[in-house]
Amino acid sequence: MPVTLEDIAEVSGYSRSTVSRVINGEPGVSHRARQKITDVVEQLNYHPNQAARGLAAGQMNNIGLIIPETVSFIFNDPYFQFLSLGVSQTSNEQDFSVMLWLSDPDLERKSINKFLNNGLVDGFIIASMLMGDPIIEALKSTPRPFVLVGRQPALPDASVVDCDNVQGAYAATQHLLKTGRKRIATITGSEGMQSGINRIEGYQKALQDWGLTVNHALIAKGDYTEGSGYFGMFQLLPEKPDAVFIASDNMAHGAYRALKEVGIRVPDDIAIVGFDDIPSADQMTPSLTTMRQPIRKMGNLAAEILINKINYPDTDSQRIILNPELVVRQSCGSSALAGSITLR
Amino acid sequence: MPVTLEDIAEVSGYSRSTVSRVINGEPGVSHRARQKITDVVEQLNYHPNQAARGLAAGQMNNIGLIIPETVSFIFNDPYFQFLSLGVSQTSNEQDFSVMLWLSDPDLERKSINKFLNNGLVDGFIIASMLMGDPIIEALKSTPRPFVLVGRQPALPDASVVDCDNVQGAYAATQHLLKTGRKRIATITGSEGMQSGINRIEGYQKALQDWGLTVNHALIAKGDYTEGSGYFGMFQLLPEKPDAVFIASDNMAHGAYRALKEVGIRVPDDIAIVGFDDIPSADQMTPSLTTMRQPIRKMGNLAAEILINKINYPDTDSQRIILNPELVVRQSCGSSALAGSITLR
DNA sequence: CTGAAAGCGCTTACAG
DNA sequence: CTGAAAGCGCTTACAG
Repeated sequence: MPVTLEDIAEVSGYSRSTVSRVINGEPGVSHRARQKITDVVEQLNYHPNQAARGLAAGQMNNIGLIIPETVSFIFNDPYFQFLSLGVSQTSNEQDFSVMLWLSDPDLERKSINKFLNNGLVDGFIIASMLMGDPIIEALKSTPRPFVLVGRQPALPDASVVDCDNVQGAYAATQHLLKTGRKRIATITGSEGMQSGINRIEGYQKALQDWGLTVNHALIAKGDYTEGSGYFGMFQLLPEKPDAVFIASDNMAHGAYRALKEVGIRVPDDIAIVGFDDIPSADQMTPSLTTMRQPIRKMGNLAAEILINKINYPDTDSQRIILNPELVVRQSCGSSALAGSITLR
Repeated sequence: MPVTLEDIAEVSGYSRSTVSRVINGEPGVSHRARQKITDVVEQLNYHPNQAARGLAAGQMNNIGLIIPETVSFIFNDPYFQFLSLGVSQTSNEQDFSVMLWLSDPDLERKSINKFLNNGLVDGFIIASMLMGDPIIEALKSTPRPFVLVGRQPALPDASVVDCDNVQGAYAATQHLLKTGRKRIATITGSEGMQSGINRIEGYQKALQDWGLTVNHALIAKGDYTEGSGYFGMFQLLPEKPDAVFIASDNMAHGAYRALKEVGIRVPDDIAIVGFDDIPSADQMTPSLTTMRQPIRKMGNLAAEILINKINYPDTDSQRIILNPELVVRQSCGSSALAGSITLR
């Protein structure tokens, strides 16, 4: 019972072909016809049926946003949200809709293939996944274009939007070195994720370039969760570090919690730099110095690249690597703002 | 070039009708035919085209998840994420996909109508919105079913999944009363949202039932943001409350921040109860006593009700109101766990 | 500039 | 139990 193209044709007195042209803003229609049809469309509140349109045109104007389970659980930070916002925003601007696929542990295998092949979606954006995620295999056999957010060694030729995690970790560590810290520890991100590995790499590189050797006792393994930041800090404490580069703000929360319990002061006794710049970073006490990762912008770019690839299939795959930005606050002890804040 | 029904028909030697029946698990097909067709489907890795299916059947098996802009920005808490997870989970179980619509300030009006009427989506779930949101008007004229997460006075007959905010605020406040607190203040949620209003109501009701009169100097207006919790607490301090019911955990973070700055101890000097039970509530120092709102479950239920309504349009609209649950931790001073934790 | 017709990949009575 | 045929609401050559 919704209004169809045919209804518009009938009421306006033009053929379906002409109506279709007007709807799609194609040239080669008389002003008179365009006017009349536009009026009728307005008047009858007509909205084209996207399923029919997609079937006929062979393109649905839908983007699939794939969020692997692991990611959505680990990042209880606004990662997911900001990414969705970015993807959604750009997609809407270009008249695309977005379909969401959050992986379910059990159905994963079956369900992802269905999502990739049900013809509803013209291309995909995949939020950073674990290395070895079964989704990778499914992706390898899709004929449809996709863009990864966060690079994936198993898919070296894919289009990617990422931030330069090596450079970011390098800059964070170097900032600590420049402010005079000597024993710089780190709590790492998940070893199962590319970003985790890259952030360790940047940390080590910065130390080496500064002429220091990497001390493995100063490296605590984390997995991006708050809890791993908490335990990681306790693991490091006996080594008496005077600074810690923590591979995510979320873990920094945990580390703060540990430091409070033992009464160690930030930044006086120990300087902290995080990674991500989640909203709460600014409200921690002391406020957290961190590397800002432009997640929303990464979502925008991923959508842009993907839609371009959908519209022009011959486009080469693209890799866009953004630089994270150092946001200096109080926790590193180098800010003008930095008073001497004691944690308890 | 993807495999079609016709391909399966040809290879298997049966007609499209029979193949269609097998695909859809309909009865009245010989075992022999079913077997053969299933094999071919498997072998050719066939996935039905959902657009074609939807067009023919008049149902797309898609759910639209609408997240108003305001909500996605205010709740930088995992609200959005957990809700999506719940909706997504239940939808997938029932063979539905979910389309995401995050409102964009500019395009809102135009874009929402398109989303509601493009024929891609059989029904909608709307995450709690502001009162007076333009989406409400659009919703009033949809022929398609929808379910609200969070009730909406302007849509009194709609299906709703909500938690009982009045009861929750009541229980939170009463808990403080029972533990002996006398001057109980509150920092309210957004006045523009039903939940905000209901939580004030529950707070007031609890005081009255306890024989106390409501003192407006003990009510600070918040809007669910961390910052409003921070300023709200400063506003309350001169009134010397011995307890505060804070209408969201996010605001409780802000309130903690304020209390640290002035050196007031929780729970010794002041008891705090929050609302939501976001993941970080457990990791605050002291850990936050709060009312747990089962957001993910609300997402599950919303999807369940909606899909049922899509499949059986004659179903009456349903209202499911869940009870939030008191989670006692340290900040209220009544837990066995509660040591005497001093904030600084 | 406009229209008649075929076709996108399915489902669904209808006949047998 | 199986198949031929119409139809879902569009787009897109093709002809004029």
